[in-house]
Amino acid sequence: MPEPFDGADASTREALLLSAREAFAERGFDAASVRTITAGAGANLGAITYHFGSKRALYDAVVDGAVGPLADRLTALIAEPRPALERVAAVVRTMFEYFDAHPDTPRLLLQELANGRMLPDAALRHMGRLFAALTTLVSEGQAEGTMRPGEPRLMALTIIAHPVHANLFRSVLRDIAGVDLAEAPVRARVIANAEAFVRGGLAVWPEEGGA
Amino acid sequence: MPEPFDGADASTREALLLSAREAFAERGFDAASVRTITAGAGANLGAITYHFGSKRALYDAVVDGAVGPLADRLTALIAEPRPALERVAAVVRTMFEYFDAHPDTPRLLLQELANGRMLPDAALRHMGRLFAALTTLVSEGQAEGTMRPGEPRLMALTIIAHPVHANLFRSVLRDIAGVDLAEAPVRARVIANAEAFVRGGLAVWPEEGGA
DNA sequence: GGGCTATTCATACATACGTATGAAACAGAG
DNA sequence: CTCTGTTTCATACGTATGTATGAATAGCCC
Repeated sequence: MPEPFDGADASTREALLLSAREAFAERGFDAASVRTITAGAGANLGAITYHFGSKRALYDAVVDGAVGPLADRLTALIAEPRPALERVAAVVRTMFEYFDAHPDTPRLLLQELANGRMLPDAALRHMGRLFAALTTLVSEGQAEGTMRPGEPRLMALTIIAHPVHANLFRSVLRDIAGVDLAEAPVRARVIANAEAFVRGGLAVWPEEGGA
Repeated sequence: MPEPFDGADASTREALLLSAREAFAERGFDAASVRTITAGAGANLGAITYHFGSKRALYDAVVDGAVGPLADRLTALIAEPRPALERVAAVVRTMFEYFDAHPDTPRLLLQELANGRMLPDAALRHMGRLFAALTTLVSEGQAEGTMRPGEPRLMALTIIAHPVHANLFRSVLRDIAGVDLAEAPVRARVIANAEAFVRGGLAVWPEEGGA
């Protein structure tokens, strides 16, 4: 159960968002009860209804607040004037770093997917623009002659698959493979490996020449 | 809601497993109610308690039945005497094919992960032996001189990340990227891209020579 | 065909849930 | 100080859930 937040500096609304994010990521939408969330926020049982209208609306706000900043950072990074493969590696690294700072994000994202429900509209829009940026990035890399030919949409997908997967399977990795992403040196090696993997998977092979 | 199965040829126990697998994958553990599952199996409300003891035990059996066969097929494939990179590509292809035949498997797998709960022991064991086989496969590839250096455990992880990710984000891919894995030609191109990606990400680069 | 075990069935129970309601407390303006 | 709009609070309601219970039924060996 989340620790009650101090009601003095944080408004009830913010405290609810914080507590809800923790609870949803920890236990899923269904299992995270309104009572747990409000208690964790040090707020009254009715606070969610008052401030957000419903539990679902609160969830949408939480997911939006988790995915939006990540998509912002990544799209900004992709827009930088650097070689495409460097930007790809930076995307991978940034995703790992973001997930490390906010370990609840991948779980938050995947819960509704795993449950077969639709993601909140806002989250879908964030993912849509991120995906579009990645696709453009791949096209630019192909135009540069540094990325192998192939459908940019499909290749864009490969860029984010590994970071998401690794962070999602965090606990399984630790228990089964003995790879603990919480340890900084381990995480550094995982990130380095992921970068090398994605570069290798997308780059033009030397023997295949420029185009 | 699942369609009731014929109670004649299928035992109640099997019908429960089938209906539960569908319901759990469709709606998640919490949202799939005992009443929905038993109705879908054409069985009585008490059937789950009688045959499995509890809803959770039924879930464990379902997950075990979903992950076990996949791990079996993959480990058998990995044991074949072929070049490592070919076996890696075969693993990727087989995972896509399995997920195509059983689209509920990745969701089933990831639900509890996403919820931060522990996977059933049986599922963890299956994943453990699959992971061990993949790690060995990478080591063999490195010994062959066909795979780049790096930690086999981390590289093994990259092999399965993309298939799992692609199949998990199936609906998002369709809605956002216009990539529908249900269409056979699209799926073929996705698989080909995934194979190329994983090969490129794991292989030794020509300029880097043999060792 | 009688008796036994395995299974199915209808129903009851306690509990946890999300939301609604209306009163209370509060803050700020005039 | 009083009024007004906002926010908090305790509580109630209806519903859905997983499981327990004990009677009814079916299959089967001897």
